[in-house]
Amino acid sequence: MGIAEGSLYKAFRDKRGVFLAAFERYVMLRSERLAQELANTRTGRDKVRAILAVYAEYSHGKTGRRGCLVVGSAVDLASSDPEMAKRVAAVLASQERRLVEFIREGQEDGSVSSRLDAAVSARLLLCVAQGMRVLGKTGRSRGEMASLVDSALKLLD
Amino acid sequence: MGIAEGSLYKAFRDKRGVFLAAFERYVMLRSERLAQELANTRTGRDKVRAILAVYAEYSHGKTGRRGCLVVGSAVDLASSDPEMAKRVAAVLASQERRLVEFIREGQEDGSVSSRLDAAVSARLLLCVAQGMRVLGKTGRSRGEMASLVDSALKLLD
DNA sequence: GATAATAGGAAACGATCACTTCCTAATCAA
DNA sequence: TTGATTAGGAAGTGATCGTTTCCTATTATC
Repeated sequence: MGIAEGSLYKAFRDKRGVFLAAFERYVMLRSERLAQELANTRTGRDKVRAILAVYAEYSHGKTGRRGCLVVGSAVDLASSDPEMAKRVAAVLASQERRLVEFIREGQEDGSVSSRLDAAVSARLLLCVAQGMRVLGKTGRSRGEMASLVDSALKLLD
Repeated sequence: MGIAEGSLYKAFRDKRGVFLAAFERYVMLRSERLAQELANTRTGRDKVRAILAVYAEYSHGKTGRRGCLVVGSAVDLASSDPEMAKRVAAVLASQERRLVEFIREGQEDGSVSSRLDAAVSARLLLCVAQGMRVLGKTGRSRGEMASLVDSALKLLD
C-alpha cells in the first residue's frame, strides 16, 4: 500500500478531505497538461483544437475507461453534496470561459467565423469534450476519438 | 414507501436485479418518448434535431440535475460490472447507429451534406448529447440547452 | 365465505465501512 | 546518540447495508 490508514487520518480530516484534495490535484494536473499543449498553438482555432485533442487523448483506451474525476463527481456527487456541486460547476465554468476566450481570439485572427455566438459555441464544444469522456467509458479507440476533433472544428466555420 | 422490503425480495432476486430492471425500463421509456418526437419529422436533419432537442429538454433544470441513468451507469458501473458495461455500450451503440441512419437519410433527402462521414458525425453528435447530460448536472437553463441544438446542426452542413 | 396467493413489515444476520485508539517502527534534528 | 516527530499498522467501535426469515395483513380466486 502506498499509504497506511494511520498516516492517512493524520494527514486528512476524513474521507471527504482526501477526496477534496484528490479532486483539487486532478484539476491542477489536467490544467498544467493543457497549458503545455496550448504552448504550441498560434490561432484561436488551434487552441480549441488543442483542447479537444487532449480530451480525445484522455478518452480513448484504458485511460478512457478509467474515466474523468470531474465527470464522475458531477454525476455522483452534484446531487447530494452542494460543496462538490459548486466545485464541479466552477471547473466546467472555467473551461467554458476559456473556450469563449479562444473563440473570440479566433474571430479576431480570422481562424473562426465572426458570425458565431461565442458563448453558445463554447458551451457546445464543452458538451463535445465532456461527451467524449462519457463515450470513452465504453472503450473507444484512439482513432474513433481523434477523428472527432477535426469534425467538431467545423462548428467554428 | 411505494414498495416494502418483503415484497421487493419476492419480485427481484437482489439489489442488482432491481437495478437491471430499472435500467431496462428507463431505456424503454426514453426510447418511446423519442419515437413519439420522431413521428413529427420529415427530413433526416429534422430527425437529428429531434434527438438533440429531447436531450436538451432532459438536460435542463431539475430533470437535468437528476441526471441520466445511462450516463450514471457508464460512469459508475462500467469499470466494475462487465454485464452493465455491456448494456451501457449497447445502448450508446444503438443511439449511434440511429444517428448514422438519420444522417444517411438526410444525405439522400438533401438536408445533410453528402460530403460528411456519417459514422464520425454520428459519434460526434452522440458526444454532444451525452455531454449535455453532464453539463445538465450542474444546473443549466432551458435556454442554455436549447440554443445548443441548432448550433450543433451546423455539423450537418 | 373459505382458501390460496401475495403484499407488508419487523427482527436479526453477517459483512463492510468510516473512523478512533493505541502501540511500535522508522526518520530526522540537535 | 538522544529526543522528538512522524509513518505504519493492528484492533476495536458504531453505523449502515444487503439479505434472509418469519409472521401478519391484504387481496384475489373459487
